[in-house]
Amino acid sequence: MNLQQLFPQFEPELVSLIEKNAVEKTFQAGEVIMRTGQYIKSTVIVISGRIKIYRENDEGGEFLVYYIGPGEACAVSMICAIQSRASEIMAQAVEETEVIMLPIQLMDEFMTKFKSWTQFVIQTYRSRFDELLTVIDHIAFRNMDERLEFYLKRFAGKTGKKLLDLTHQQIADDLNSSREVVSRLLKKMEQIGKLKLHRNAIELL
Amino acid sequence: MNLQQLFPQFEPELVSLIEKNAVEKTFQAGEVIMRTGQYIKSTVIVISGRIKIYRENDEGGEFLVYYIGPGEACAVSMICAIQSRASEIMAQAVEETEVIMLPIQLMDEFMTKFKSWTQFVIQTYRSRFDELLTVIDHIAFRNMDERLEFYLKRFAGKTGKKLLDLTHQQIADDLNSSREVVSRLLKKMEQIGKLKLHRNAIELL
DNA sequence: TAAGGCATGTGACTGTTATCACTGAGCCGG
DNA sequence: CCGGCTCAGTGATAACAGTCACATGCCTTA
Repeated sequence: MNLQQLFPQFEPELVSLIEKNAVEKTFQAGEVIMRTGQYIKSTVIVISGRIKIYRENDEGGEFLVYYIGPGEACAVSMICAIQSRASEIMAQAVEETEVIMLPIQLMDEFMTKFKSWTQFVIQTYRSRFDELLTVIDHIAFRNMDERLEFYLKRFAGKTGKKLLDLTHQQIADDLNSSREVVSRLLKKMEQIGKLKLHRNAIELL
Repeated sequence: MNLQQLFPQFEPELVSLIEKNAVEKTFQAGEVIMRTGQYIKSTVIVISGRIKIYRENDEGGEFLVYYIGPGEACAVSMICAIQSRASEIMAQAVEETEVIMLPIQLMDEFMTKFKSWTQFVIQTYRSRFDELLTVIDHIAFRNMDERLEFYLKRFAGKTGKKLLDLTHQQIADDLNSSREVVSRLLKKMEQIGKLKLHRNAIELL
């Protein structure tokens, strides 16, 4: 782990303070990092890998909100940590993911001492806020076909690959829909030449 | 307008700097304050009255995101102002509303000088972030009847009155639904004794 | 290579919401 | 008090998405 490299804008002193105090932790693919109702006492920052943030409702429905990648922090964990409130979302490692966890007191302390840290916190809120607005836009105005297309593009964008390792069931879960609906829509998209379907994978064209 | 009273946590020096530099403005009920695609150069803070923040799509659909009341700032305007980017939302005065508009440079300057200002900015992001998550929850998991009930309660909560001055059409717009649907659901709620319908108004029981 | 498991395909049906068309009820100005 | 306006109520129908039931097909592993 090279923190300074991941966060070139941080003062060296801040980096060494983080290195000294933060807890490193590695999660396996599929492992749940944070769950609804759990109290959060630390801010989570991703070093490598990827985390997905999603909501879960009482009836077992899921809904993907967004992903967090290297160099990004979990805005929800910041909010919950500071207000010492139960989290209202789930966080799960999508692949093997290395994170550092920063106790809440440190977060406050850094904020008063390091301008770069304050900037980082604000920037984190900002970009997540934007993503939330986009998500709202999609579920409020778009039909399933458009949402599916957006979902696939976003997934492709994060991984940078054209071949997406996804089952229809996974997609359905993320969109809070059902497998059959996703299957049918994907088939339609295949017919109009937008993609090609494989077992356990989807190839964007 | 008494700024210090509305923001007791602000240092007197900060308050006087705001008073000296900010532009005061009053909007009439229904007046649009910010529209999609417009470039924002100032942060908006509400002194009195109420603003609604909503999204609009190409086909004329609307979707209410949340309200902003006295002592609250528009998180979207902060984000857009700082990134000098076009706003992606609409803001409209619900009633006669007095606001102050703070040029972006000042916002940055205050951030470096006044801790209370930084706290205020972060707190603004935080509470709005939370509201966005709640909104996502509702459109992702809830049916129209539950969303309608939530909408009415939120409206009542903001105004503090049991008699809501609302037409079915207004509600339908805010929920991105249609008047007929709202009418039917309201009728059902009236039948089970949750409310009483009047012309141009709804009385919660 | 047979068996079982998981991923996918598909038809039939249901429920919710949107849309259309029309009616009626309250309100306001001339 | 009449005409016109806005707001509200209601039935019929359509579109979209979710559910159920079952078929098919591919892959693993014993």
